[in-house]
Amino acid sequence: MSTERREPLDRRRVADTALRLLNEVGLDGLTLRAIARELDVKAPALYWHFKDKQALLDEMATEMYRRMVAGTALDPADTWQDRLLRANRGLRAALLGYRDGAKVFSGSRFTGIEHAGPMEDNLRLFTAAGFTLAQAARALTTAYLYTLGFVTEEQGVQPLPGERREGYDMDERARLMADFPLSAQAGAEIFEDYDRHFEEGLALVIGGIGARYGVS
Amino acid sequence: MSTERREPLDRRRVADTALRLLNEVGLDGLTLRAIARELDVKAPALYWHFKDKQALLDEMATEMYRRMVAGTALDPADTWQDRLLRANRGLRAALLGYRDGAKVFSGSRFTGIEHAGPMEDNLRLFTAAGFTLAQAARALTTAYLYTLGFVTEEQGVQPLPGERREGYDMDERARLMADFPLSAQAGAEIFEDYDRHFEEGLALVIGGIGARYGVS
DNA sequence: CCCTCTCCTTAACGCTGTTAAGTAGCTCCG
DNA sequence: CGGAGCTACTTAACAGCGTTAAGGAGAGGG
Repeated sequence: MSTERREPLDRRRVADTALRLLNEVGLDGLTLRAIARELDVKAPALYWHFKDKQALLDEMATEMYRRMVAGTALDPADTWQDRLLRANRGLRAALLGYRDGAKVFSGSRFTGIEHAGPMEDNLRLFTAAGFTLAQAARALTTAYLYTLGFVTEEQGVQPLPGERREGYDMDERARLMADFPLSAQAGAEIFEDYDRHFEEGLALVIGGIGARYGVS
Repeated sequence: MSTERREPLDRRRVADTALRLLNEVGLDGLTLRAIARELDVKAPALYWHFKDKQALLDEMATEMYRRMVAGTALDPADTWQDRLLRANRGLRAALLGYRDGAKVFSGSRFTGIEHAGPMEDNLRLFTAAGFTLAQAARALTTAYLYTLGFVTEEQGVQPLPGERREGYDMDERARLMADFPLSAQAGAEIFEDYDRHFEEGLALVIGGIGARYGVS
Protein backbone atom coordinates (compact mmCIF):
# COMPACT_ATOMS: atom_id res chain seq x y z
CA MET A 1 0.00 0.00 0.00
CA SER A 2 1.16 3.53 0.64
CA THR A 3 4.93 3.37 0.98
CA GLU A 4 4.75 7.07 1.79
CA ARG A 5 6.10 7.63 5.24
CA ARG A 6 4.18 10.04 7.35
CA GLU A 7 5.89 12.82 9.20
CA PRO A 8 5.88 12.04 12.91
CA LEU A 9 3.15 13.81 14.78
CA ASP A 10 3.70 16.54 17.30
CA ARG A 11 1.45 18.14 19.86
CA ARG A 12 0.68 21.10 17.67
CA ARG A 13 -0.38 19.07 14.64
CA VAL A 14 -2.60 16.89 16.76
CA ALA A 15 -4.27 19.91 18.37
CA ASP A 16 -4.68 21.46 14.92
CA THR A 17 -6.45 18.44 13.51
CA ALA A 18 -8.56 18.05 16.63
CA LEU A 19 -9.71 21.64 16.34
CA ARG A 20 -10.68 21.15 12.73
CA LEU A 21 -12.55 17.98 13.62
CA LEU A 22 -14.26 19.71 16.55
CA ASN A 23 -16.19 21.90 14.14
CA GLU A 24 -17.53 18.89 12.28
CA VAL A 25 -18.50 16.59 15.13
CA GLY A 26 -18.76 18.75 18.26
CA LEU A 27 -17.24 18.05 21.65
CA ASP A 28 -19.25 14.89 22.20
CA GLY A 29 -18.10 13.42 18.92
CA LEU A 30 -14.49 14.38 19.48
CA THR A 31 -13.16 10.97 20.46
CA LEU A 32 -9.53 9.96 20.49
CA ARG A 33 -10.28 7.33 17.88
CA ALA A 34 -11.82 9.91 15.55
CA ILE A 35 -8.89 12.27 15.97
CA ALA A 36 -6.43 9.44 15.40
CA ARG A 37 -8.28 8.34 12.27
CA GLU A 38 -8.01 11.86 10.92
CA LEU A 39 -4.26 11.75 11.50
CA ASP A 40 -3.96 8.33 9.90
CA VAL A 41 -2.87 6.78 13.13
CA LYS A 42 -4.33 4.54 15.84
CA ALA A 43 -5.76 6.02 19.03
CA PRO A 44 -3.06 4.87 21.47
CA ALA A 45 -0.46 6.73 19.38
CA LEU A 46 -1.86 9.93 20.83
CA TYR A 47 -0.64 8.85 24.24
CA TRP A 48 2.90 9.26 23.05
CA HIS A 49 2.26 13.01 22.76
CA PHE A 50 -0.31 13.59 25.50
CA LYS A 51 -0.61 11.99 28.89
CA ASP A 52 -4.40 11.88 28.58
CA LYS A 53 -7.30 13.42 26.71
CA GLN A 54 -7.47 16.42 28.99
CA ALA A 55 -3.88 17.29 28.07
CA LEU A 56 -4.92 17.29 24.43
CA LEU A 57 -7.88 19.52 25.21
CA ASP A 58 -5.51 21.82 27.09
CA GLU A 59 -3.31 22.05 24.03
CA MET A 60 -6.37 22.79 21.91
CA ALA A 61 -7.38 25.61 24.24
CA THR A 62 -3.86 26.98 24.11
CA GLU A 63 -3.89 26.85 20.33
CA MET A 64 -7.24 28.64 20.33
CA TYR A 65 -5.65 31.31 22.47
CA ARG A 66 -2.65 31.63 20.14
CA ARG A 67 -4.92 32.12 17.17
CA MET A 68 -6.98 34.65 19.06
CA VAL A 69 -3.88 36.67 19.85
CA ALA A 70 -2.70 36.40 16.25
CA GLY A 71 -6.10 37.44 14.95
CA THR A 72 -6.65 40.35 17.31
CA ALA A 73 -4.74 43.48 16.41
CA LEU A 74 -3.91 45.32 19.62
CA ASP A 75 -2.86 48.91 19.22
CA PRO A 76 -0.39 50.02 21.91
CA ALA A 77 -2.01 53.44 21.71
CA ASP A 78 -5.42 52.01 22.66
CA THR A 79 -7.31 53.66 25.45
CA TRP A 80 -8.24 51.13 28.11
CA GLN A 81 -11.80 51.17 26.78
CA ASP A 82 -10.63 50.36 23.27
CA ARG A 83 -8.46 47.63 24.64
CA LEU A 84 -11.30 46.00 26.55
CA LEU A 85 -13.54 46.21 23.50
CA ARG A 86 -10.96 44.77 21.15
CA ALA A 87 -9.73 42.06 23.47
CA ASN A 88 -13.19 40.79 24.36
CA ARG A 89 -14.55 41.01 20.83
CA GLY A 90 -11.49 39.07 19.77
CA LEU A 91 -12.07 36.48 22.47
CA ARG A 92 -15.68 36.03 21.49
CA ALA A 93 -14.83 35.75 17.83
CA ALA A 94 -12.17 33.16 18.60
CA LEU A 95 -14.53 31.07 20.74
CA LEU A 96 -17.30 31.30 18.16
CA GLY A 97 -14.85 29.97 15.60
CA TYR A 98 -15.24 26.50 17.06
CA ARG A 99 -18.26 24.42 17.88
CA ASP A 100 -18.43 24.21 21.69
CA GLY A 101 -15.48 26.58 21.68
CA ALA A 102 -16.40 28.20 24.99
CA LYS A 103 -16.83 24.84 26.71
CA VAL A 104 -13.50 23.54 25.48
CA PHE A 105 -11.80 26.78 26.42
CA SER A 106 -13.20 27.21 29.89
CA GLY A 107 -12.79 23.54 30.73
CA SER A 108 -9.07 23.59 30.01
CA ARG A 109 -5.84 25.14 31.21
CA PHE A 110 -3.10 26.65 29.11
CA THR A 111 -0.10 24.42 28.63
CA GLY A 112 2.51 27.17 28.84
CA ILE A 113 2.82 30.75 29.96
CA GLU A 114 2.39 32.33 26.54
CA HIS A 115 -0.70 34.05 27.82
CA ALA A 116 1.39 36.00 30.29
CA GLY A 117 2.72 38.28 27.55
CA PRO A 118 -0.60 39.76 26.45
CA MET A 119 -1.76 39.86 30.03
CA GLU A 120 1.27 41.82 31.10
CA ASP A 121 0.65 44.15 28.22
CA ASN A 122 -2.93 44.75 29.27
CA LEU A 123 -2.03 45.28 32.89
CA ARG A 124 0.64 47.77 31.88
CA LEU A 125 -1.80 49.69 29.72
CA PHE A 126 -4.34 49.82 32.51
CA THR A 127 -1.97 50.85 35.26
CA ALA A 128 -0.54 53.50 32.96
CA ALA A 129 -4.08 54.78 32.51
CA GLY A 130 -4.39 55.35 36.23
CA PHE A 131 -5.76 52.05 37.54
CA THR A 132 -4.18 50.41 40.53
CA LEU A 133 -2.97 46.91 39.79
CA ALA A 134 -5.83 45.38 41.72
CA GLN A 135 -8.34 47.50 39.81
CA ALA A 136 -6.76 46.61 36.51
CA ALA A 137 -6.91 42.92 37.32
CA ARG A 138 -10.53 43.20 38.41
CA ALA A 139 -11.54 45.18 35.34
CA LEU A 140 -9.90 42.79 32.87
CA THR A 141 -11.12 39.70 34.68
CA THR A 142 -14.69 40.89 35.01
CA ALA A 143 -14.95 41.65 31.31
CA TYR A 144 -13.30 38.31 30.53
CA LEU A 145 -15.72 36.38 32.70
CA TYR A 146 -18.69 38.16 31.21
CA THR A 147 -17.53 37.27 27.72
CA LEU A 148 -16.93 33.66 28.67
CA GLY A 149 -20.37 33.41 30.24
CA PHE A 150 -21.98 35.07 27.27
CA VAL A 151 -20.44 32.84 24.64
CA THR A 152 -21.09 29.72 26.70
CA GLU A 153 -24.80 30.51 26.73
CA GLU A 154 -24.74 31.67 23.13
CA GLN A 155 -23.25 28.41 21.95
CA GLY A 156 -25.75 26.49 23.98
CA VAL A 157 -28.42 27.91 21.68
CA GLN A 158 -26.38 28.42 18.55
CA PRO A 159 -23.49 25.92 18.29
CA LEU A 160 -22.01 27.64 15.25
CA PRO A 161 -23.02 30.98 13.76
CA GLY A 162 -25.99 30.30 11.53
CA GLU A 163 -26.92 26.94 13.05
CA ARG A 164 -29.53 26.64 15.72
CA ARG A 165 -29.92 23.89 18.27
CA GLU A 166 -33.34 22.29 18.46
CA GLY A 167 -35.71 22.92 21.32
CA TYR A 168 -35.71 26.65 20.95
CA ASP A 169 -38.97 27.13 19.20
CA MET A 170 -40.02 30.70 19.77
CA ASP A 171 -43.71 30.21 19.01
CA GLU A 172 -44.13 27.46 21.56
CA ARG A 173 -42.15 29.47 24.04
CA ALA A 174 -44.51 32.42 23.59
CA ARG A 175 -47.52 30.20 24.18
CA LEU A 176 -46.12 28.76 27.42
CA MET A 177 -45.18 32.22 28.59
CA ALA A 178 -48.65 33.67 28.05
CA ASP A 179 -48.96 34.41 31.77
CA PHE A 180 -45.63 36.17 31.87
CA PRO A 181 -45.86 38.93 29.29
CA LEU A 182 -42.65 40.74 30.16
CA SER A 183 -40.62 37.53 30.15
CA ALA A 184 -42.20 36.46 26.91
CA GLN A 185 -41.36 39.68 25.20
CA ALA A 186 -37.89 39.93 26.69
CA GLY A 187 -37.12 36.32 25.81
CA ALA A 188 -38.14 36.74 22.22
CA GLU A 189 -35.47 39.37 21.98
CA ILE A 190 -32.84 37.68 24.12
CA PHE A 191 -32.50 34.66 21.90
CA GLU A 192 -31.72 36.71 18.84
CA ASP A 193 -29.12 39.16 17.63
CA TYR A 194 -26.36 37.97 19.90
CA ASP A 195 -23.88 40.37 18.35
CA ARG A 196 -25.81 43.40 19.48
CA HIS A 197 -26.54 41.98 22.92
CA PHE A 198 -22.92 41.11 23.48
CA GLU A 199 -21.87 44.65 22.64
CA GLU A 200 -24.48 46.07 24.94
CA GLY A 201 -23.43 43.93 27.89
CA LEU A 202 -19.77 44.68 27.26
CA ALA A 203 -20.58 48.40 27.20
CA LEU A 204 -22.27 47.99 30.59
CA VAL A 205 -19.18 46.37 32.06
CA ILE A 206 -16.85 48.98 30.60
CA GLY A 207 -19.10 51.77 31.78
CA GLY A 208 -19.09 50.31 35.26
CA ILE A 209 -15.31 50.16 35.33
CA GLY A 210 -15.02 53.79 34.38
CA ALA A 211 -17.65 54.88 36.85
CA ARG A 212 -16.45 52.86 39.83
CA TYR A 213 -12.73 53.43 39.41
CA GLY A 214 -13.06 57.04 38.36
CA VAL A 215 -10.92 56.60 35.28
CA SER A 216 -11.93 57.81 31.89
CA MET B 1 -34.45 -10.83 52.06
CA SER B 2 -35.99 -7.44 52.48
CA THR B 3 -39.67 -7.86 51.89
CA GLU B 4 -39.88 -4.10 52.26
CA ARG B 5 -41.30 -2.64 49.06
CA ARG B 6 -39.69 0.53 47.88
CA GLU B 7 -41.73 3.53 46.94
CA PRO B 8 -41.70 3.96 43.18
CA LEU B 9 -39.23 6.57 42.03
CA ASP B 10 -40.17 9.85 40.48
CA ARG B 11 -38.16 12.45 38.58
CA ARG B 12 -37.76 14.64 41.62
CA ARG B 13 -36.40 11.91 43.90
CA VAL B 14 -33.94 10.82 41.25
CA ALA B 15 -32.70 14.36 40.71
CA ASP B 16 -32.45 14.78 44.48
CA THR B 17 -30.28 11.75 44.91
CA ALA B 18 -28.18 12.62 41.89
CA LEU B 19 -27.49 16.07 43.34
CA ARG B 20 -26.41 14.57 46.64
CA LEU B 21 -24.16 12.13 44.84
CA LEU B 22 -22.74 14.89 42.65
CA ASN B 23 -21.06 16.43 45.65
CA GLU B 24 -19.34 13.19 46.52
CA VAL B 25 -18.11 12.06 43.13
CA GLY B 26 -18.20 15.09 40.83
CA LEU B 27 -19.67 15.34 37.37
CA ASP B 28 -17.26 12.78 35.90
CA GLY B 29 -18.16 10.22 38.51
CA LEU B 30 -21.88 10.82 38.20
CA THR B 31 -22.75 7.75 36.17
CA LEU B 32 -26.22 6.34 35.74
CA ARG B 33 -25.10 3.14 37.43
CA ALA B 34 -23.86 5.05 40.46
CA ILE B 35 -27.09 7.03 40.72
CA ALA B 36 -29.15 3.87 40.31
CA ARG B 37 -27.13 2.07 43.00
CA GLU B 38 -27.83 4.94 45.37
CA LEU B 39 -31.55 4.54 44.68
CA ASP B 40 -31.38 0.78 45.14
CA VAL B 41 -32.31 0.20 41.55
CA LYS B 42 -30.60 -0.88 38.32
CA ALA B 43 -29.44 1.69 35.78
CA PRO B 44 -31.99 1.04 33.04
CA ALA B 45 -34.79 1.81 35.52
CA LEU B 46 -33.84 5.45 35.19
CA TYR B 47 -34.96 5.35 31.59
CA TRP B 48 -38.49 4.89 32.75
CA HIS B 49 -38.36 8.40 34.20
CA PHE B 50 -35.93 10.17 31.87
CA LYS B 51 -35.48 9.76 28.16
CA ASP B 52 -31.70 10.05 28.51
CA LYS B 53 -28.98 11.28 30.85
CA GLN B 54 -29.26 14.86 29.64
CA ALA B 55 -32.91 14.92 30.68
CA LEU B 56 -31.81 13.91 34.17
CA LEU B 57 -29.18 16.63 34.20
CA ASP B 58 -31.87 19.09 33.09
CA GLU B 59 -34.02 18.04 36.02
CA MET B 60 -31.04 18.47 38.33
CA ALA B 61 -30.46 21.99 37.04
CA THR B 62 -34.13 22.77 37.51
CA GLU B 63 -34.00 21.47 41.05
CA MET B 64 -30.91 23.58 41.72
CA TYR B 65 -32.87 26.56 40.48
CA ARG B 66 -35.84 25.73 42.70
CA ARG B 67 -33.59 25.55 45.73
CA MET B 68 -31.93 28.79 44.78
CA VAL B 69 -35.28 30.53 44.62
CA ALA B 70 -36.34 29.00 47.91
CA GLY B 71 -33.06 30.02 49.55
CA THR B 72 -32.95 33.57 48.27
CA ALA B 73 -35.23 35.98 50.03
CA LEU B 74 -36.36 38.61 47.56
CA ASP B 75 -37.84 41.73 49.04
CA PRO B 76 -40.50 43.31 46.78
CA ALA B 77 -39.32 46.66 48.10
CA ASP B 78 -35.80 46.05 46.80
CA THR B 79 -34.20 48.72 44.73
CA TRP B 80 -32.99 47.31 41.43
CA GLN B 81 -29.44 47.38 42.76
CA ASP B 82 -30.41 45.38 45.83
CA ARG B 83 -32.24 42.95 43.62
CA LEU B 84 -29.25 42.38 41.36
CA LEU B 85 -27.01 41.93 44.36
CA ARG B 86 -29.33 39.49 46.09
CA ALA B 87 -30.23 37.51 43.01
CA ASN B 88 -26.66 37.05 41.84
CA ARG B 89 -25.28 36.33 45.30
CA GLY B 90 -28.03 33.77 45.61
CA LEU B 91 -27.19 32.26 42.26
CA ARG B 92 -23.51 31.99 43.12
CA ALA B 93 -24.26 30.47 46.50
CA ALA B 94 -26.57 27.94 44.87
CA LEU B 95 -24.00 26.94 42.27
CA LEU B 96 -21.23 26.70 44.84
CA GLY B 97 -23.44 24.33 46.78
CA TYR B 98 -22.65 21.57 44.33
CA ARG B 99 -19.39 20.26 42.97
CA ASP B 100 -19.27 21.28 39.29
CA GLY B 101 -22.50 23.14 39.96
CA ALA B 102 -21.87 25.83 37.36
CA LYS B 103 -21.03 23.26 34.70
CA VAL B 104 -24.15 21.23 35.35
CA PHE B 105 -26.25 24.35 35.45
CA SER B 106 -24.99 26.02 32.32
CA GLY B 107 -24.94 22.79 30.36
CA SER B 108 -28.62 22.14 30.98
CA ARG B 109 -32.05 23.57 30.25
CA PHE B 110 -34.93 23.96 32.66
CA THR B 111 -37.60 21.32 32.31
CA GLY B 112 -40.55 23.62 32.91
CA ILE B 113 -41.34 27.29 33.03
CA GLU B 114 -41.04 27.73 36.78
CA HIS B 115 -38.23 30.17 36.17
CA ALA B 116 -40.63 32.52 34.39
CA GLY B 117 -42.18 33.63 37.68
CA PRO B 118 -39.05 35.12 39.27
CA MET B 119 -37.98 36.48 35.91
CA GLU B 120 -41.26 38.27 35.47
CA ASP B 121 -40.89 39.64 38.95
CA ASN B 122 -37.43 40.99 38.21
CA LEU B 123 -38.48 42.52 34.92
CA ARG B 124 -41.42 44.18 36.62
CA LEU B 125 -39.21 45.62 39.31
CA PHE B 126 -36.77 46.97 36.75
CA THR B 127 -39.31 48.49 34.42
CA ALA B 128 -41.03 50.06 37.41
CA ALA B 129 -37.69 51.60 38.32
CA GLY B 130 -37.54 53.33 34.96
CA PHE B 131 -35.77 50.82 32.72
CA THR B 132 -37.17 50.01 29.32
CA LEU B 133 -37.91 46.32 28.92
CA ALA B 134 -34.90 45.86 26.67
CA GLN B 135 -32.66 47.59 29.18
CA ALA B 136 -34.06 45.50 32.00
CA ALA B 137 -33.42 42.31 30.08
CA ARG B 138 -29.90 43.41 29.21
CA ALA B 139 -29.11 44.42 32.77
CA LEU B 140 -30.36 41.19 34.31
CA THR B 141 -28.79 39.00 31.67
CA THR B 142 -25.41 40.68 31.80
CA ALA B 143 -25.18 40.26 35.55
CA TYR B 144 -26.38 36.67 35.21
CA LEU B 145 -23.76 35.84 32.59
CA TYR B 146 -21.03 37.45 34.64
CA THR B 147 -21.98 35.35 37.63
CA LEU B 148 -22.12 32.19 35.60
CA GLY B 149 -18.70 32.89 34.08
CA PHE B 150 -17.28 33.73 37.48
CA VAL B 151 -18.44 30.60 39.23
CA THR B 152 -17.44 28.40 36.31
CA GLU B 153 -13.87 29.64 36.61
CA GLU B 154 -14.02 29.58 40.39
CA GLN B 155 -15.04 25.94 40.47
CA GLY B 156 -12.35 25.11 37.99
CA VAL B 157 -9.86 26.09 40.66
CA GLN B 158 -11.89 25.29 43.75
CA PRO B 159 -14.42 22.48 43.16
CA LEU B 160 -16.05 22.96 46.53
CA PRO B 161 -15.45 25.76 49.03
CA GLY B 162 -12.37 24.79 51.00
CA GLU B 163 -11.03 22.26 48.52
CA ARG B 164 -8.45 23.17 45.94
CA ARG B 165 -7.77 21.40 42.67
CA GLU B 166 -4.17 20.40 42.06
CA GLY B 167 -1.96 22.19 39.59
CA TYR B 168 -2.43 25.59 41.11
CA ASP B 169 0.79 25.90 42.97
CA MET B 170 1.33 29.57 43.59
CA ASP B 171 5.06 29.34 44.23
CA GLU B 172 5.80 27.62 40.95
CA ARG B 173 3.53 30.06 39.17
CA ALA B 174 5.47 32.98 40.59
CA ARG B 175 8.75 31.46 39.38
CA LEU B 176 7.47 30.98 35.83
CA MET B 177 6.09 34.47 35.80
CA ALA B 178 9.34 36.11 36.85
CA ASP B 179 9.49 38.03 33.57
CA PHE B 180 5.94 39.29 33.95
CA PRO B 181 5.87 41.09 37.28
CA LEU B 182 2.44 42.65 36.95
CA SER B 183 0.83 39.35 35.90
CA ALA B 184 2.61 37.52 38.67
CA GLN B 185 1.41 39.93 41.29
CA ALA B 186 -2.11 40.17 39.88
CA GLY B 187 -2.39 36.39 39.56
CA ALA B 188 -1.36 35.82 43.12
CA GLU B 189 -4.35 37.86 44.10
CA ILE B 190 -6.77 36.59 41.47
CA PHE B 191 -6.67 33.01 42.65
CA GLU B 192 -7.65 33.87 46.17
CA ASP B 193 -10.52 35.46 48.04
CA TYR B 194 -13.16 34.69 45.47
CA ASP B 195 -15.89 36.16 47.64
CA ARG B 196 -14.39 39.61 47.56
CA HIS B 197 -13.56 39.45 43.86
CA PHE B 198 -17.05 38.34 42.98
CA GLU B 199 -18.53 41.27 44.87
CA GLU B 200 -16.18 43.69 43.19
CA GLY B 201 -17.01 42.46 39.68
CA LEU B 202 -20.71 42.49 40.46
CA ALA B 203 -20.39 46.06 41.69
CA LEU B 204 -18.74 46.97 38.39
CA VAL B 205 -21.62 45.50 36.42
CA ILE B 206 -24.23 47.20 38.57
CA GLY B 207 -22.39 50.48 38.37
CA GLY B 208 -22.29 50.21 34.61
CA ILE B 209 -26.01 49.59 34.41
CA GLY B 210 -26.77 52.65 36.47
CA ALA B 211 -24.35 54.81 34.50
CA ARG B 212 -25.35 53.70 31.02
CA TYR B 213 -29.08 53.62 31.53
CA GLY B 214 -29.21 56.71 33.64
CA VAL B 215 -31.21 55.05 36.38
CA SER B 216 -30.30 55.26 40.01
C1' DC C 1 26.17 -5.70 13.69
C1' DC C 2 23.85 -4.68 17.64
C1' DC C 3 21.93 -1.42 20.99
C1' DT C 4 18.98 2.22 21.95
C1' DC C 5 15.61 5.53 21.23
C1' DT C 6 11.53 7.21 18.94
C1' DC C 7 7.05 6.55 17.47
C1' DC C 8 3.77 3.81 16.46
C1' DT C 9 0.49 -0.88 16.38
C1' DT C 10 -2.21 -4.65 18.26
C1' DA C 11 -4.80 -6.38 21.81
C1' DA C 12 -7.22 -5.92 25.62
C1' DC C 13 -9.57 -4.00 29.94
C1' DG C 14 -13.21 -1.95 32.52
C1' DC C 15 -16.56 1.25 32.14
C1' DT C 16 -20.07 4.11 29.87
C1' DG C 17 -24.90 5.38 28.00
C1' DT C 18 -28.45 3.03 25.94
C1' DT C 19 -31.81 -0.56 23.95
C1' DA C 20 -34.50 -4.85 23.85
C1' DA C 21 -36.97 -8.14 26.03
C1' DG C 22 -39.00 -10.12 29.89
C1' DT C 23 -41.54 -9.95 34.46
C1' DA C 24 -43.71 -8.99 39.18
C1' DG C 25 -47.40 -6.64 41.09
C1' DC C 26 -51.37 -3.66 40.91
C1' DT C 27 -55.97 -2.20 39.02
C1' DC C 28 -59.86 -2.54 36.45
C1' DC C 29 -63.36 -4.91 33.58
C1' DG C 30 -66.50 -8.62 32.39
C1' DC D 1 -62.96 -14.67 40.05
C1' DG D 2 -59.99 -14.50 36.09
C1' DG D 3 -57.57 -12.38 32.83
C1' DA D 4 -56.13 -8.04 30.32
C1' DG D 5 -53.39 -4.17 30.73
C1' DC D 6 -50.62 -0.83 32.80
C1' DT D 7 -46.66 0.57 35.74
C1' DA D 8 -42.20 0.12 37.17
C1' DC D 9 -38.86 -2.34 37.19
C1' DT D 10 -34.77 -6.43 35.96
C1' DT D 11 -31.60 -9.02 33.12
C1' DA D 12 -28.78 -9.23 29.28
C1' DA D 13 -26.48 -7.31 25.86
C1' DC D 14 -24.22 -3.83 22.58
C1' DA D 15 -21.23 -0.50 20.64
C1' DG D 16 -18.14 2.72 21.79
C1' DC D 17 -15.26 5.17 25.15
C1' DG D 18 -10.53 6.41 27.51
C1' DT D 19 -6.67 4.06 28.78
C1' DT D 20 -2.79 0.55 29.51
C1' DA D 21 0.46 -3.13 28.39
C1' DA D 22 3.37 -5.21 25.32
C1' DG D 23 5.68 -5.42 21.21
C1' DG D 24 7.76 -3.99 16.72
C1' DA D 25 9.64 -1.20 12.74
C1' DG D 26 12.97 2.02 11.53
C1' DA D 27 16.78 5.36 12.27
C1' DG D 28 21.29 6.60 14.31
C1' DG D 29 25.47 5.82 16.73
C1' DG D 30 29.42 2.96 18.59
